[in-house]
Amino acid sequence: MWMRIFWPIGWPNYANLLFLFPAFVSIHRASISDLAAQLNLSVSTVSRALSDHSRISDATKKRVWELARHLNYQPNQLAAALRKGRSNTLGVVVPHIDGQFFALVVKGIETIANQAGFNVMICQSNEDAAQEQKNIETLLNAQVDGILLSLSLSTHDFRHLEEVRRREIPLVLFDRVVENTDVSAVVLNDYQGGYEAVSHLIAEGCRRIAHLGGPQHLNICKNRYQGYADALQRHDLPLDPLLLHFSDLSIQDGRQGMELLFDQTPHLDAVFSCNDLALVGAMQVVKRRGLRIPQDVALAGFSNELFDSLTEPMLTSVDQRCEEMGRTAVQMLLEMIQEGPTKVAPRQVVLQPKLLIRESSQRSMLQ
Amino acid sequence: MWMRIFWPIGWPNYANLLFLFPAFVSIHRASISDLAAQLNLSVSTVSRALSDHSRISDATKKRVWELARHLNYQPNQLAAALRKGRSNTLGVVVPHIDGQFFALVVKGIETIANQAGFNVMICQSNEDAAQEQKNIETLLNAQVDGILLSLSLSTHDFRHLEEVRRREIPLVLFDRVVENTDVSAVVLNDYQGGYEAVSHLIAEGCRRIAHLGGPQHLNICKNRYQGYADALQRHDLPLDPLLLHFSDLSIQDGRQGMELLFDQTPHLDAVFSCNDLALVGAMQVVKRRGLRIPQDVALAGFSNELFDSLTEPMLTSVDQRCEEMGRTAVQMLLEMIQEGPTKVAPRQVVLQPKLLIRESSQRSMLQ
DNA sequence: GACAATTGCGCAAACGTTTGCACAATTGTT
DNA sequence: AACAATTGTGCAAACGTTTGCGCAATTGTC
Repeated sequence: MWMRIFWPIGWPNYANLLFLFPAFVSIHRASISDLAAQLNLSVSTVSRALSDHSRISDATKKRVWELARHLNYQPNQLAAALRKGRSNTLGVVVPHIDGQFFALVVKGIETIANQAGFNVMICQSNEDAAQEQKNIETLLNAQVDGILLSLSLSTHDFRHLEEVRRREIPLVLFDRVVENTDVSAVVLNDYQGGYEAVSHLIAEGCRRIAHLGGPQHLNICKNRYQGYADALQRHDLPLDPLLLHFSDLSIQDGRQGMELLFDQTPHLDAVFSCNDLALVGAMQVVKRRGLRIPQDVALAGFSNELFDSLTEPMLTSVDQRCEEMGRTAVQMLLEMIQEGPTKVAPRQVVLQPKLLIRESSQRSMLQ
Repeated sequence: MWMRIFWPIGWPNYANLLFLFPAFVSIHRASISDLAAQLNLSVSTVSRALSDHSRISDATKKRVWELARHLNYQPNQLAAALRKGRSNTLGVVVPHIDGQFFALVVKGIETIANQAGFNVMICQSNEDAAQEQKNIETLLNAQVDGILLSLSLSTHDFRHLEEVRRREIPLVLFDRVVENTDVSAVVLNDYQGGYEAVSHLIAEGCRRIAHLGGPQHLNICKNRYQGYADALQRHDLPLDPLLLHFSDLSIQDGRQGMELLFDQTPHLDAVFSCNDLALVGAMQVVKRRGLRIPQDVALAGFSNELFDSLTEPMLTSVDQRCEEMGRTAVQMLLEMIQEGPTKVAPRQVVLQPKLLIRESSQRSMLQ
């Protein structure tokens, strides 16, 4: 047995006492028709008054707003969404949120989205293509107004993206993207990052620089590798296959890779890793072999993870402008949502990386 | 100008080609009434068939399912939510998601929630009470079916929780909770964790054990401190105020705290920190002073952060059963949602911590 | 063969908004 | 004074489901 109680304006507001009787009284959330009934207005007028429509008199608006405040009226977003065909919700798919990078990107996304009055639904693909596809479906079913996506390691085909396009849901990729496509995206200049990091190692006197690379179908890994290769070439150093090792870049992968590289090329004098996790693995191996960092082997990585300043020595790394990436990605998405899906020409924003030089690569200062 | 095109069963399915003409054709998502029209059934019958209602004949069900598959019918969750008064969405509020702990809890939550067919909306309070309140409002407005909450550092009053109760939205707190209340919660036995860590330090021969503590209005910090204090007492060691330092436990706080403690009590021989971030700060100061870890000063912390195994020495820490916490919290919430908000008696689940002993505290092996 | 129970389906209302259209009252224009 | 434009409001349909109730046809029971 439920009671719905009208609470005329002017009566004292006991609402905050009602939690004392949770078992007896259920507060029915005031709806527009409640307001309308109490004010002797029609639902449509109230609705328009609430949205500050120009054809409603100031007097009426005032009455409506007052009662709305008094009854603590909160619009039913679901109803509005159903009617308008827009849910005011954005969907985000990231490979994972442990680890500094995506956590910060998500923070940037949330900040801006909330400011713009949007809710955010976050999904993790756990680096799994199938899960990523499921995530996308979930978001589409939840009727999100737009989707932000960073691809999982194992994503090779992009049919789920076609589905998004078919439904005309705005989509912005970030960081790990599909290249050469007309989907909007915001990425880091990974090539530049790799190039700068390796040039720095060369400037510090390194000549045999190994590379721990990631899956080459991922734009970020490919471009970082390309930056590595070009930096070598630019400084007339050979690109030696024996100095290369590709993996999924876990810490364990880093350890294994480093062992292998040492076996192949005992006299290497630096490592540039595609991420910091693998770099830490490599660091452990270097230490275990009794070599000094950076004197014998200099190290540089990518991502500027939190732990980079906590290891010994502290690790040189390329910063990825995480929050900025999140913010610009969501801004692009909001623009697409407002302008209509087909109005905005797809564009790619490229952010500039920033090399953070720390102990693990600063040889020159020691000699 | 929109076209809605019926696509009779049996016709070839060109849907995946349509993305070629995004400008001309907009695929109207098939709705129940589309199915009904094509099958010469009523909407209600189709609806019931889709949900496998017992009063619908198998033959009809089969026809419906087939066409649904063929048209790639996806139910409109918003409409269903509106009608049923349930959105199939859960809300989560965490202080932040950078850092291992909450990221893993969230992962646990997502896994279970998705399995149960629920969407998840994640909000960050950024350790700010006002933001936390806003988050709760946002979630309530989005009509979530239940809320999972871990309090921010600066949350002192709990009126926003009363609002949740008033609306009869199931609520489960986790980790950082309001104690002595009838709200369901799942927490770690922080007391036990503190007690074990400090007992371990004592067993390793430490006698003047300092404590880096957090805000004492937070249950977790208070209990960890209590565990520390009781372990000392149990082993007949004095509780010396000069060995205590309380802060917000940032890495910077850890550094400052450690400096202060050293100034007050130069001959301390161990530190138990309420979290690992502050412990790392402390570690840096210990090293800077030229003292050996663990021989001169042993270290133990709380949270088992990723970087604990990457520092040198590796840090002893109490593991918090992150994913398990997320999973049980969301399970409790789902139960409350299914059974009805007032049916389930509030209960508190306490998880047992696990002390992970690493180099930073293993004195006995060295001597 | 009369009646009850079961099976299979449709009607229509409801959830809480938004919005095109209509209409009356007021104001402005000549 | 006649007409147009503007202002303020209401009616009703629509968004896509779910669900209580009703009704006919079928099946089962004695």
